[in-house]
Amino acid sequence: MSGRIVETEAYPPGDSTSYAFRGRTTRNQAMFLGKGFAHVVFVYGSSYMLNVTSEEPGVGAGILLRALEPLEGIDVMERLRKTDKLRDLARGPGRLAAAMEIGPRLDGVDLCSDGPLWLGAPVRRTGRIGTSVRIGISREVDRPLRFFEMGSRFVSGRSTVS
DNA sequence: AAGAAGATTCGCT
DNA sequence: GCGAATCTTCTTA
Repeated sequence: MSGRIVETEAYPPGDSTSYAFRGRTTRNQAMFLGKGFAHVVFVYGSSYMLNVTSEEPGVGAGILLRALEPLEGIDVMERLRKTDKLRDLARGPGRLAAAMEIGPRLDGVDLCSDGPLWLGAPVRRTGRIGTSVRIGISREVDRPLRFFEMGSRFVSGRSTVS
């Protein structure tokens, strides 16, 4: 399975909404591995989400992948997500993880080398990138740390700049 | 020890 | 649009 990343959110060092904010725990330890690793976290008792770590080893930070434009393995994603609506397969962080069968076994995987999950090169030119506040948080609400491909129908939430 | 909130999703109105 | 489901973590008693 593969997809284009069309929406992300940053959770930088020192951000009080980051799972890494209060220091290393079993749940967030992968966020401290260094750049380019997977951090898989279980939220709301029902969903997994995928972060890409983004700082030096020992510093907890990550980029949340919020939405994909499905490219390959769409039939597999449809089975995993129990829907055949292309637009809904990976629109939202929990859906993205479910569509790609991303679970706790992938926590800590190096996304920049061979393995079960990795980051590849762009398959086509990226569109204009919009910026907005992050979705679903109640603190640090004014930080413009959400980024999305403008005009993409695979983006979750509002596709407007704020 | 108990309660509330949370980087969500789904089903119903 | 709204509330429930569901569980881990943090806060308060």
